[in-house]
Amino acid sequence: MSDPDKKVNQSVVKAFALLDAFTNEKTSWGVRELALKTGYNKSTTYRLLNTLASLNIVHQNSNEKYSLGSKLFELGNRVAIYKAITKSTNAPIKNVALEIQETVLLSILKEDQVFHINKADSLHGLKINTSIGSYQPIHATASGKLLLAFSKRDIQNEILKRIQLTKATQHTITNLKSLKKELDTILSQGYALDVEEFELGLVSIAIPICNKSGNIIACISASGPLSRFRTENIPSYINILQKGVIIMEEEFKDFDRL
Amino acid sequence: MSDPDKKVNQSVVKAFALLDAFTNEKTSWGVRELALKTGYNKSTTYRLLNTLASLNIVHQNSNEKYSLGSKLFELGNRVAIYKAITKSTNAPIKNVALEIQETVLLSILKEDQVFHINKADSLHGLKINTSIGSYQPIHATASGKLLLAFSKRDIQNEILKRIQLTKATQHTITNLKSLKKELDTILSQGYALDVEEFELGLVSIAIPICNKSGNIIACISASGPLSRFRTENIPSYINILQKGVIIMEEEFKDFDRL
DNA sequence: CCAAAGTGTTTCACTTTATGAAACGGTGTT
DNA sequence: AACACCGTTTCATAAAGTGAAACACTTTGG
Repeated sequence: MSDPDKKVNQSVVKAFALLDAFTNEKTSWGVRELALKTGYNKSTTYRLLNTLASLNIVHQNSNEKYSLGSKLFELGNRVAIYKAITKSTNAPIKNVALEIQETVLLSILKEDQVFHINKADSLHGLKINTSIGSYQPIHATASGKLLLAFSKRDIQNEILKRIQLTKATQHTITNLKSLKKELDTILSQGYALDVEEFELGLVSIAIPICNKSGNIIACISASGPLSRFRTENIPSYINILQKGVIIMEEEFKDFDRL
Repeated sequence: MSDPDKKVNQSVVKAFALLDAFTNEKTSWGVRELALKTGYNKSTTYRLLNTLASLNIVHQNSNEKYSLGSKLFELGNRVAIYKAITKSTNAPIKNVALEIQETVLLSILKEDQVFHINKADSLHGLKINTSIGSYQPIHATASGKLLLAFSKRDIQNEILKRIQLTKATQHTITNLKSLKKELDTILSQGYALDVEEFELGLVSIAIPICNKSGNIIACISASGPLSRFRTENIPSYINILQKGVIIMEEEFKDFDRL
C-alpha cells in the first residue's frame, strides 16, 4: 500500500505528526511537551506550530498552549465521501440508538482495521467512547469480524495473512484457526458478537450493510456494558439494527465500497 | 492576528494550500491541474501529494486523481470545540429544520466573517449549499449582521473598521452608515433578515443564541428561496427558531464564546 | 525578595532538503 | 505512427529547515 522508498517531504510529515498528537484525551499541548512527545527539536516544533497557527490549522490559546483550529475542522468537513455518508446516515443511526438505547457505530474496513465513520451516542451515562474517525482492530471487535466474515474470500485471506492477532483481553481471539471458525459462524448466522474481546465489560453486536449486488460495504453495530446485555435480547437487537440497515442500504445501493 | 514577518515552513504552507484546493465543487485533482491551479511546480506538487498520500491525508483514486483522505476526516473530527458543539446541536437544529422546512445553520463570528459550525438540511429539493466549516461575509448575511448587531459595542466598532463592504448583489449593503442603521434595527427587533443581499433569490432569517450572562455566542438561521418566503410568516419562523435556541442556550450557558 | 525553573521565542552558522527543467514510460487519441 | 496527455523519476543547484544556545518573560518556592 505505502512505498517506504518514496521520498516524502519531511516537514509535512512532521507537521501531521504534531497534529496527530492532539487526541480526544489530550486536546492542547505546549511547545516543549509536544517536542518531547514527538521527539522533534523544540525549535522545529515551535516553528511548525507557528506555521500551522498562521494557517488556522492550530490555534494558540490564551494560556499559550496550542489546540487544533478551525481550518482543520473545515478541511475535515470537505472530505467528500465521508461527508456524504455522515449526512445520509445521521438520521437512521440516531433512530437505532434511540430505540436500542446503546451507542451505535457505522464502520467500514480500511487498511486492515475497522474505521468508524459515524456514531450515535447512547443516552445512558455509561457508554463507550469510541470516536468518529478512529480505528479498531479487526479480530477483536464485532464490526471487524463481521466485515471480514462477509468480505470476498480472496480479500479475506489477504487480510488474514497481514494482520496480527494481538491480545486485547483474555477473551480476544488470538489464534488464526479459531478466528476462521468464528468468521464462518458469523457468516452463517448473519451477525457478529464481541463479548469482552476488546475491552473487559464491553459487548458489541454488528450486522452488515450491503449494496444492490449483495456485497458488504459497511456495518452497523451497537455497543454497551456487559451489565445491560442479555443473550435472549439478541434477536431484538438485530431487529432494531436491521430497521436502520434497510434505510441505509437504499442510500448505499450504488456504492461499490465506502 | 497573524504576523507576516514570522518565518513559516514553506513546505507545510504549500501542503495545506494544495488541500485547500479540494472544495465541495471540485473534490478530485490530477497532479498537473493542481500544479497549475496553485502555481507550484509539477514536481513539487507531485511530491507533496505523495507525502500527503503516504499519511492518508489525501487518497489516490484508481483513475490516478487525488481526493482528500480519511486521515483528514479523522483529524477534523478531533477539533475538540467544534466536535462538542456539533454533537450538542445536531438534534435541536435538525428539529428546527424539520419544522421550518428550510436549511438551518448554526454560526459564529470568526476572523471578521461568519463561520458555519453546524447545519441541518431542508428536505426540499431546492436548498442552499452553504457547508459546515465555510465562511461568509458579515455584512451580506442575516447571520453576520445579527452577530455583529448583538456584539459588544467596542468589538462591533473594531470589526466595522476592518471589514470591506463588498457588493455581492444589487441589494447588498455597501454603505457603512446604512449598515450601522441596519444593525440598530436588528438589535431592537431581535432578529436579522437578508433578502437577496448575498445571493439573488436567497432569503435568510437569523436569531441570537446567548449564554447565561446574556452575551451572544452564536446564532441560528434559516435560509431558503425567495419563492417560498412570505413576510407574514416571519413571526412563525422566529417562533420555530426560538424553540431550538432555548435548548441550545441550555447547552451553551457556560460558554463565553465558541 | 531573589533565585530557580518553568514557559514560548529568536538567533545564526551549518547542512540537510526541497527544488524544477527535462527526460521517462505509460495510455489514449487522431 | 505520430501526437498529446498523464503521473513519475532524475540530478545538479540553491534554498530551506535545523538545533544549540541565548533571550525575555512568568511562575514557583524557600
